Amino acid sequence: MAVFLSTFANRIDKKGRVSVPATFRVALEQESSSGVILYPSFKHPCLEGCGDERIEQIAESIDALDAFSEEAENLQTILADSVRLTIDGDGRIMLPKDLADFAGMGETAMFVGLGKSFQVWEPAAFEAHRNAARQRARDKGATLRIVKPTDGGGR
Amino acid sequence: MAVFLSTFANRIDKKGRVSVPATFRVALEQESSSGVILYPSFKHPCLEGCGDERIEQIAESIDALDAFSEEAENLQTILADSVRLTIDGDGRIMLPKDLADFAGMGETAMFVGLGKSFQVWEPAAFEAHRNAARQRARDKGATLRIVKPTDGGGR
DNA sequence: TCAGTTCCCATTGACCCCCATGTTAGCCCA
DNA sequence: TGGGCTAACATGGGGGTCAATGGGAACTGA
Repeated sequence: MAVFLSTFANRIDKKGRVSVPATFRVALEQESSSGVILYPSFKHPCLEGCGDERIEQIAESIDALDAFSEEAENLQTILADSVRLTIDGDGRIMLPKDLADFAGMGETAMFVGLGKSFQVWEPAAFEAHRNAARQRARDKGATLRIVKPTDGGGR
Repeated sequence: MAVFLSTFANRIDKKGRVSVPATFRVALEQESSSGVILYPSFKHPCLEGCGDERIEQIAESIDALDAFSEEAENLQTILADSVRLTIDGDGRIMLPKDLADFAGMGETAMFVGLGKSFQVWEPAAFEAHRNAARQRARDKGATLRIVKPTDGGGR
């Protein structure tokens, strides 16, 4: 399975276009995603990104909740705020202005790989976030239990 | 599977016509829907919208309740108040005046994607609703258990 | 006849595709 | 090991296409 790894800083041009890192595009293609889904994060001033498969899972999961329940409504804002962006022939997307503003992005967008998904940050904000996360991990002595693959490891 | 994503603000012209967002039309076509179903929400001052497939699901779900129960009767009003609108050659629908009034819509309609269905709001009312939902999601630390795909992962 | 509605066409502007350029990193060969 | 070549990626700009929107004309039913 392909995962989103490392971080890349790409320029936002005058038209609002940004290159999606090549390795991220490969990961997206592997889940047969014809575009990118972006939505504002609940927790941080950044954008969450993923492919079609993941957003469809989210939609299914919300649908499994009681329709009209408050919980469903809260989560539906993810879908309402989501944008599906097509990747053009040069591997770029058009970053909508409201999303760029939400994350405070000016000329540069940082693509941050998170494994199954990724985030897009304004560079300085990400730097601060990364330092804080590292500090917490040091303080609390983060540990991780590796789970075994449930299937054959995916296609 | 196609999902309704993002929000779009479209103008209502003097004749009461509104463009259905192009991506919504694609989603409707994928469920081979011959039009759009709209009905007033019973929770909010907005309209609920969906395609044929979805309204059939709703009808079945209501049918599964005890006949003549109060709950069934309440929900049946959804079906009674529903309107089926045809999409014209330019991708527009004629918004009935009573529905527009119910949602307090003047010259702009906001189409809000919710995954399997969507809503139509008056812009300012939606803004308030969105902020409230986001705040609740943040406060309660909204989490979502992703349901595993039941089929082969779609298409 | 009149009002409401549907079809058709024109305009505008945003977005998408294509091409060109520069830069970096990897590779081959001496 | 170092130099040069090449391919892949990021970036900038121009033009074509499609979606949204407004208005007119034909059609239908009251």
